Amino acid sequence: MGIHERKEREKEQRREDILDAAQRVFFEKGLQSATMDEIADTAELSKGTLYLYYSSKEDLYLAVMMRGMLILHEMFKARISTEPTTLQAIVGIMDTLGEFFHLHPKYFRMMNFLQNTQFHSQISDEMRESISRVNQDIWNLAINLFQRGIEEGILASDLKAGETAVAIWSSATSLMMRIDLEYDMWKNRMKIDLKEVLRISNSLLLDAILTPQAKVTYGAMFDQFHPRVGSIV
Amino acid sequence: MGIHERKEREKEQRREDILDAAQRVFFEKGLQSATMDEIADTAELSKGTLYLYYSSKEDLYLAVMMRGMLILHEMFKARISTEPTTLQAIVGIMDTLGEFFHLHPKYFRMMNFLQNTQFHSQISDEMRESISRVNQDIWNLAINLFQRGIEEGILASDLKAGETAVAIWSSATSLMMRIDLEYDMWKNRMKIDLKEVLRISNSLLLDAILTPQAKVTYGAMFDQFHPRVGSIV
Amino acid sequence: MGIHERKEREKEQRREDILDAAQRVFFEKGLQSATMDEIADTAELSKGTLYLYYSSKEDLYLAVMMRGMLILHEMFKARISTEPTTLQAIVGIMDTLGEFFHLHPKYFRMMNFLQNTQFHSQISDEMRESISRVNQDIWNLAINLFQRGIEEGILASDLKAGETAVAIWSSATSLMMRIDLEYDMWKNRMKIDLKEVLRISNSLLLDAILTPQAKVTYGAMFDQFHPRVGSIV
Amino acid sequence: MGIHERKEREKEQRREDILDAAQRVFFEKGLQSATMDEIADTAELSKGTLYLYYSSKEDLYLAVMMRGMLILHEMFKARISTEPTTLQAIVGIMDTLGEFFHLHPKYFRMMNFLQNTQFHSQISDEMRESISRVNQDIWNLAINLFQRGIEEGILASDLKAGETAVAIWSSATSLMMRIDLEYDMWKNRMKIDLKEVLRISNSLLLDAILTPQAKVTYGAMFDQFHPRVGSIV
DNA sequence: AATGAATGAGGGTTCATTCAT
DNA sequence: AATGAATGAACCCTCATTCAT
Repeated sequence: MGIHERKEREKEQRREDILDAAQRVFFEKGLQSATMDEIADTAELSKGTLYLYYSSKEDLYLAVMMRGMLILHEMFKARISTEPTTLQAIVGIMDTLGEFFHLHPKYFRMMNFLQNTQFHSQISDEMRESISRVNQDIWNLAINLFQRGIEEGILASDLKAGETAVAIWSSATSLMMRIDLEYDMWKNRMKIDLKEVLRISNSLLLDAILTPQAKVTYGAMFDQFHPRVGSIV
Repeated sequence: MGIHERKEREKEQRREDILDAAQRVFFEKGLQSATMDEIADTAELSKGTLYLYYSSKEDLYLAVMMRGMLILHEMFKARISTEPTTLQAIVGIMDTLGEFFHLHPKYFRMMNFLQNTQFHSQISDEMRESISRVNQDIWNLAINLFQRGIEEGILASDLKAGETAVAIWSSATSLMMRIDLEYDMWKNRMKIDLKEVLRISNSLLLDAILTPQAKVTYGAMFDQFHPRVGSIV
Repeated sequence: MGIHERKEREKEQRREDILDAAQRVFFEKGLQSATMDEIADTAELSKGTLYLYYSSKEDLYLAVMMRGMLILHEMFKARISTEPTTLQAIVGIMDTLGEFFHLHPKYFRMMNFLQNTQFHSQISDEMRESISRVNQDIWNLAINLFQRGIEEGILASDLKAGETAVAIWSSATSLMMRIDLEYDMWKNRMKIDLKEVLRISNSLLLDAILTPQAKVTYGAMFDQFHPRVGSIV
Repeated sequence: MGIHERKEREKEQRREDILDAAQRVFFEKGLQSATMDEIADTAELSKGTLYLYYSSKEDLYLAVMMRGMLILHEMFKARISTEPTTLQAIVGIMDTLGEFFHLHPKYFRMMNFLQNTQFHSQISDEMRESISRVNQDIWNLAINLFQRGIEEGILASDLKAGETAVAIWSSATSLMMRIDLEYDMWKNRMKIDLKEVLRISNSLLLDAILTPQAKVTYGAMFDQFHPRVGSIV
């Protein structure tokens, strides 16, 4: 049985090795330009072996992306559990999203690139299921937090938790994508600093959803970290 | 010279014909799945001829996209010049963006898809230049309007026109993209109506940037059209 | 030695198990579309084990086919030993061939498919030898029977037993193959019923090889079963 | 217009060149082992060009096979129109089939190999249609001839033209296939000369279908060419 | 004896682009 | 100006077989 476990570990390790290689290639080339040949070369394995562990190029891509999603999930959970108050938690996960983008821009790009892509071959059901579940988990984290905010009177009572969360999330991620791809262009051509835009956007939205009471109660604290919201250095 | 001019006109006409064909194909298939063969067939021209007028598939794609940008530009100009007040103009262009998405979803998709794609071949300098110029024009329209709003005391004095415009624009377009691609998924899986999210997002941001004075002054009018902001049905 | 024998029995059993699995897969998929993976899965054994018992995919295929040959051999022997007269035996084995096709169409197909295939890898000598021997046995059965028919004055004296047997056999099997693969096509497109063609063909050939004397002597009996020759329902 | 015609001719010529190359490769390797790479090399063209003229490997294979069918069709037509009597024509096409096999064994093999193969990709409708039409034409030739024979009292009145034709055709082709693939084996192992079997088979069947009257009327002539039926040396 | 992970050599097909006419 | 035939570089995936354990 020791043998069996060791085998199991090695197999898992091999899966990880392949994923490492795929990640390197996808990070550099993107889904389309990456080739299974290059991934195999990078992994120092034969192409056939890749297909022993992942059913298709797309599956492999999603498996890499999944790593990013799990990281983000962990970061969210950690931040939420750390912040002492709901308000701080709300501001905290907005900040955490920026932090994730800052620390893992490639994962961030993969996760957002996904939107516009139609995959050719069938993605394995396990993978689809996994992605879906983690996605759900992340959203639930955010939505529940916002719900708590509403119930605690921190967020305007006429807000809906889910809708508000999506609005804020979309706004922030779309700006991060722009930062990722167009930062210099905006800086040079329009004299606009997209990172500042992100901070502004976050501030505006936060300002719009917080109750007056919340702003008063948490006044000092709010002023203190407000500038940091969405900071991505 | 009559001859020369006729030739010139015919040439321009041919460019348009090709663009019409490309548009039909790109609208239906997207950049990747569209083939030059199909575009040539649709245009009832030879593949070689396509390359006489456009230097690459990507160039052709961008030329089609440019049409969308010009339409949006016109819609913006028309709306701004129509609205009697600056405040109405500001709300108006936010509304116009939604209208554009509603009327020309395919152009909208192309314009936003662009972001995530790395083009293989070199895009011709002319095309890059054209795109850039129209893009600039559109942004200037919005930024100038916002600047006017700030100067007139309609928008908070500590706002920067460009940054604010980008924040609002990004927020709105990112939600429209989601509506375009994921509306049903959010509706079914999360019970969230993205169109409502868009309305909410617009309202929140508008609420956050308008001065109290503006809200009072334009109270009645504001209440009236406010709900329509971002309407895209 | 009890141990040795048990081991021997188990080994033989394992060979049969593998063959069962291979048969199921080959029956369903054919030689080309069948994969060793699927056979291994079906046998609930590892792929490597397959190669411990059979040297190649082709060998495995032939081993399955061999089962069909053995069945046919048994059916022939049984029929010949059952029929009271040589004439009845001759008609009997023609009928038995049709019966075999009816009862074991998959074996039949495998046996005849063989002809048109060039095998890639080397077939093991044992297999080649086995096939050859059974094949020989079957043919000897038929040829001896026909020889007896000639000697008894049932078949025309100028016939050669082997040649006649091959002629009849080929004719019948080729029509059965057509029935197997093209029955509907002939029925629909040419309004020709291949099963009737088979009956006709058998009748014609039988009519051509029997001596007038045989026809008279065995008149009543002949009339009786003649219509059944080649019947495959 | 001279230009157009020349182009047309060249295009047709290119189609033929490709077909020549494909024929050489398919003749040598068979459908499965042949590769598009090798065909392209043989044709001294790029692989892509092959697909400009033929939609798939299978289509190419069938186009080569079609050549054989057309040759056989012509040989049949020529023979039938040449023979002075219906009886001679009937014997003639049986002989012609043997001749075709002798002159074009590779085409013969391709045509018969077809039976056992299921094609993967879709065959172009044109090709399927062409094959079907020529096939039909050939069969009609034979069936009409047999029908004429029945009406003229040369063939037994209780025969059906189509059924009889198929019986004779199947019998002959199956033996030719054996000759093609197993001649030496039968010669060495069973001391049976398959070519003689073919002659015998033809004789037996002919004997069985001709009316007594036909045998008398055409006695001398019949005796003369009878031995030649099916000669394939 | 049995495993099952690893191999690696293809193989058919697509398509943007070119260029001689 | 227009053609359209030709190119050729890729690319994903399969699978019989091997071999260390």
